[in-house]
Amino acid sequence: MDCQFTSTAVSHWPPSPYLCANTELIMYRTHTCGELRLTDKGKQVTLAGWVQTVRKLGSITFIDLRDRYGITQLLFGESLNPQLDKDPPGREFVMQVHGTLQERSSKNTNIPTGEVEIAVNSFSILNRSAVPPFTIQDDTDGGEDLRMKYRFLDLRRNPVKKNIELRYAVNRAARNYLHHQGFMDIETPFLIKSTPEGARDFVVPSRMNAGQFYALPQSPQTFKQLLMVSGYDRYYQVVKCFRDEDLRADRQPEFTQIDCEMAFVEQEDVLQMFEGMIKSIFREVKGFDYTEKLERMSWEDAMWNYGNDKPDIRFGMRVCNLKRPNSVSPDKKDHEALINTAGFKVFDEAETVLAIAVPGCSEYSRKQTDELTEWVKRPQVGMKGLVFIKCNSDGTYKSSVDKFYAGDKLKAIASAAGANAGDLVLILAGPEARTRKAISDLRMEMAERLGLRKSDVYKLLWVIDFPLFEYDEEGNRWVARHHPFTSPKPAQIETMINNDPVINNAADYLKHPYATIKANAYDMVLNGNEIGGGSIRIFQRALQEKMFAALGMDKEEQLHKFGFLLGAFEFGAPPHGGIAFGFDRLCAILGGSESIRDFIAFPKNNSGRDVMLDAPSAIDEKQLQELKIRLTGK
RNA sequence: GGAUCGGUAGUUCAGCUGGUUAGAAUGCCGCCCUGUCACGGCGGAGGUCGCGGGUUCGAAUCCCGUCCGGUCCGCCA
Repeated sequence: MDCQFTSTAVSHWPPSPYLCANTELIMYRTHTCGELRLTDKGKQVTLAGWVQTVRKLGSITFIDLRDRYGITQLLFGESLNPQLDKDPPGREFVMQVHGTLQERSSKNTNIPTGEVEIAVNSFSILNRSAVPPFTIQDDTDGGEDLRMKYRFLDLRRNPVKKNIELRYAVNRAARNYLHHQGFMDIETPFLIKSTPEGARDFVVPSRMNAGQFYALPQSPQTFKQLLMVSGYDRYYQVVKCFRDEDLRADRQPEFTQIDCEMAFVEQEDVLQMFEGMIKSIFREVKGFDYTEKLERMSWEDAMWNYGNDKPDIRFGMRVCNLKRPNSVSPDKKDHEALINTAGFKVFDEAETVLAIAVPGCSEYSRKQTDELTEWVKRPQVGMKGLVFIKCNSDGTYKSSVDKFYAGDKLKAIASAAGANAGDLVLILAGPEARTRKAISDLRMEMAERLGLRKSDVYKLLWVIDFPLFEYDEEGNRWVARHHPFTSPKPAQIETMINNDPVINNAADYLKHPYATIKANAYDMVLNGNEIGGGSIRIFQRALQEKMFAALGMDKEEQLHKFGFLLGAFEFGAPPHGGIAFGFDRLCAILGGSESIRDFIAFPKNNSGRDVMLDAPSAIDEKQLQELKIRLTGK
């Protein structure tokens, strides 16, 4: 029989394995533990799986047999007791049973197979199991650490299995879409050259080239660009990438990207193509049509209105600038006049003053506002304090700075922040970058408390027009905001070519022409998370050299690090651009979770360790000698 | 590099203002049970309170150090 594989309908997947295989190969089972129903009544069947629970009731025994597909109840009658007593099956034993499918006399409506059971004729224990260190149940008693150590057992649990299945569904949806758009999956090497530009490289010593090291790719960036030069004008890869940086709940040292590149495209082509892909993924994986066109927002607007380059637009609470945060949008003024010359030192002396209006919270008690103040004073947020204005429903205003601002002034500030009666205006003041991050964090925190961040509501967004350069205060130099292969907006190429990158006066870096250059770069944002980012690339040698020079690389260094790319650009490089999606993170969000670890079969822990393998580990002296490596200790 | 929370039975946790025989639930073992499905009943075993040092007549409890884990800041082009 042919494989009953339906590529799009998630609900019909997975098919029964016996449908896919040559029936002569079926030795162990005729059916899975998830498929038998009342309509199969009377069939002689053979099942194989793991013992979920044993319920012994005197002379009869029930066993729930579990496999990947579900659970089927087994009924052992009195005649089998001698065998059961001799070698009693325990949790997670692997069993094979032969028997007759029959209707249960008391049914269980909670599971799909709850109307039937197997009246067992004979059985054998295929393998025993030690007592598992935690229960293999949906709500397990095992802690995170233990589950990671025994990840192969954790993966037997339903919630984890669902995540791994969802991951495969997303993978399949992306591949289907890209395949049908003519993209080719082409593998690129893992052992490459270290070019420490952004993140730290993972490094691999070479035995045959003693003293030399490969690096693992942080992304296949330059390879996919070379493939464009080679004429493979639509490339993709679901590919592991490696970054040796500190981890978070949503960051792993090795992670997976859906990496894509196209030739002969402009930004608009890329946005359209991958808007199509994400919608296709939503359709196939979540089963609903995301019909609306993706909203687009400039980086400047995102920073100005949300304090963040990946705003969650499922809710409002836009940031109101009560003073000018000059590095984002030097010319915007907004509501600068409202707080000036009031004699309130904190505002007068602050570089930036930002406000949000939290809907419906004007009734907050002293205890609650104090608690919020403590929240923003935590070291992670790092603000000195919090100013609030309560917009009472009777039209009056009550504020922590009543002393400095009269009622009409408070009213003006509140209305500038977009507050209505019944809202609570929260105001932070301080150094620009920190204050902007803090108001953004506070906005998310308040949304969380008000239940505005629903995991089953999805809002996609393109953030575009990123700055090409960022100023690095420590090094007093320009660094690439995206990466050094990103092209400037065509209209600004002249600005870049005609100006010297040198920054004479660090304090005035904003006045440097480079500060105004915008990139042909774009991020896709889902519910406040960056799920993908890309750009139109530089494809002319001269501009790429200028870019490298702007980042402080002299000719020699350019050739040493990226000579292969500069050389390739001399042989007919086509215009090209692309995007890479954070696959693990996308899966986590679609699965309604914060942590990407739940969606990786064998993840690393917070310190980059695999607690199951106990890796990384020391290596033999012999291995070190072969590699000509001597450890120096601490 | 920094902040913070945690580490007690196989597991999840309570106990922590110093003095108990260190508890509960669950799991495990034994006996009973013919319709369970988180089965139920009775009984039992199970602990170097992460590790090291200190304070004290006395430390799971207080202090210092250290290791391990979670979360966050820095970092992540």
